[in-house]
Amino acid sequence: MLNPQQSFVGPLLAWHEENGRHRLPWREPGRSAFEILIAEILLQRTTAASVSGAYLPIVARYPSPETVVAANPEAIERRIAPLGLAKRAEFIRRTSQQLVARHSGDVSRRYADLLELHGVGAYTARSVLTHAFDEDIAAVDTNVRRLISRFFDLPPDSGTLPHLADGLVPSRRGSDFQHAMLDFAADVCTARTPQCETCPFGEHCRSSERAV
DNA sequence: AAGCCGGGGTA
DNA sequence: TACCCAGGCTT
Repeated sequence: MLNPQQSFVGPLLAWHEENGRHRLPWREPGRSAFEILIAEILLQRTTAASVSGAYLPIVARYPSPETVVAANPEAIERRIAPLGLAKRAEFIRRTSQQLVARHSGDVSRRYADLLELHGVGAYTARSVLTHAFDEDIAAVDTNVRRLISRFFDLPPDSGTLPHLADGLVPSRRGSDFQHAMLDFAADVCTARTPQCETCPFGEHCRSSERAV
């Protein structure tokens, strides 16, 4: 009987190395914590494909919280509008104001500080910690929730999923592991018609015997 | 705990 | 047409 590191984490990282969405602009090396935070807000309930078209012009125009604070709020809103959930323009503006006022424009490494930012919840805060600060923690979104609940045959609304996901994170590879879960769930373990026939997990997935 | 936000892609 | 998308805020 394989442990989850052998049956889940290893194959998932291998799949990701070969098939991951490595070209997404917010994953490029050298992105600042603020640029990553902006990406995570734009990605809330919004597909990576949609955000990829709007991201570069936005961070080019607003590379720092200071530039957001100084900008015309309506100009920001116009750039967010094609993505839907236009209220996120205000999220970005208020969060930037908070960063300038409380942390002299720096994105804090403390989870509690991040959670206080307007528009930043558990998922977004954890994503910033993994991708910007290389913390060994997981961020459970709709994709990760679906993937983990299927693989371990747990109810999707189980409150243990975040803790379980944290325990799977390979040391110093939190960002890769997070991206691997997201990409795999988006491309293989999909919501409506998962590609179970070609799934690399095979029998290791505890939902493999069942119609998912 | 439930409601709400939203344009765009997909089956 | 219905469902889904790197959630979080408000009530």
